[in-house]
Amino acid sequence: MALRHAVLAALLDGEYSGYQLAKAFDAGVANFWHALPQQLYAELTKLEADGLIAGRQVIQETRPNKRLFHVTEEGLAELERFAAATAKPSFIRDDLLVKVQAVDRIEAAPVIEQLAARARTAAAKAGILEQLAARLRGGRDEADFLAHGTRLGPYLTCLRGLAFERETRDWCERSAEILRARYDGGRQP
Amino acid sequence: MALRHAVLAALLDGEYSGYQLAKAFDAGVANFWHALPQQLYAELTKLEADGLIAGRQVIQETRPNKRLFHVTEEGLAELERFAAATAKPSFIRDDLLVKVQAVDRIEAAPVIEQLAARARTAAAKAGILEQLAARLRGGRDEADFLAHGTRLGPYLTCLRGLAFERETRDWCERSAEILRARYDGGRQP
DNA sequence: GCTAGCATGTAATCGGTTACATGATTTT
DNA sequence: AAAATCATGTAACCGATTACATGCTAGC
Repeated sequence: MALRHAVLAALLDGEYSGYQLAKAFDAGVANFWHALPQQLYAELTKLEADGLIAGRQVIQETRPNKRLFHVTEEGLAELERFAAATAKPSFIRDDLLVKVQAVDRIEAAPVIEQLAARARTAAAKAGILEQLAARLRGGRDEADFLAHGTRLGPYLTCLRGLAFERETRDWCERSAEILRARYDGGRQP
Repeated sequence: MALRHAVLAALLDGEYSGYQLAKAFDAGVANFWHALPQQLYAELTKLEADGLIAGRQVIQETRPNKRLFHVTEEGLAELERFAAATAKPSFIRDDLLVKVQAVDRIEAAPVIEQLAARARTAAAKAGILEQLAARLRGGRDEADFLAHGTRLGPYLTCLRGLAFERETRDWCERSAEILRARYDGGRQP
């Protein structure tokens, strides 16, 4: 069970609708997990049926009605159990890496292009995460926040995402440059 | 189709049996993809049926017989097509991050322990990848290898893996320290 | 008038994980 | 004598992706 606990963790910071959660789990701002809207709606239904979250209907005049969810005590207990169990290792699985692995046996140009594109999206995500980190710190400097701030968790996962995106950007840029120097849009000899 | 192309890319460097591939795709040394033995045996069967790889039986006296596979021209063409198609973005999905996200609402001690454990495995993987990088360079210095070496692909994915593992180690160590300073094995106030 | 955003889902499929199964040889 | 290594699979299940579906409001 995977998404389940990610949703519980996301709901710790307040009430969210499926739609709001979907936005958070989508786009680069998903620091610690990723999921599509359909998955989230399904998972919210199951979590509510299991009593781990509870929802309340919010009637809106000008917008469709929505349901806002929060974690119940049972839900918190479930998170607690999950966090105490040993985590399974995580793996890299990335199409782009497969392409780079093969790059000197196939046409290099499209791979170089994709590396450049990935570098750009990683840089953009890094920018967003920098802003998120600043917002989470809320004016304090980092040392102060780490010593006295509430909710270190989201800040730490944000730092992780930030480091990851910067790393991705740097590696993509460097790799693209190296490959350009070797193959310059052409093919392997 | 995902694993398919990872297997093709892995087979570019020579002939491998399912068993040998499984070792490469398992353990930390899977620079660019991860898969379990069962998946690999199934995928090899399909790839052979589709004519993208070909295998030859090797009869062994003291060991069970095995089949060694290599990529066919059709297989290479398929990789080519795959590499030219735009890559889908990759996402972080890590149990440990979910736990850290929730850390100040639940018992911190087990999370800190798991961060420390993850730091250790990441450090170990980094060590293995450093050795792999040195082996791929084969005595030359990096600039020389990047300019004149064959098979840049595996080296670049290795560098990526190395940077990722170091990053993971550093983040885990730092986060564990920060959390220890705050909660020191105890619970959130 | 058209596009983007709010809000929520169902159904089919695919890819990955878990569990189970076998059997010989080499190393501890 | 026990454990690890070589070598190859089958079957059931679960989680994630893709495709499809609906309908109203705000802004360009």
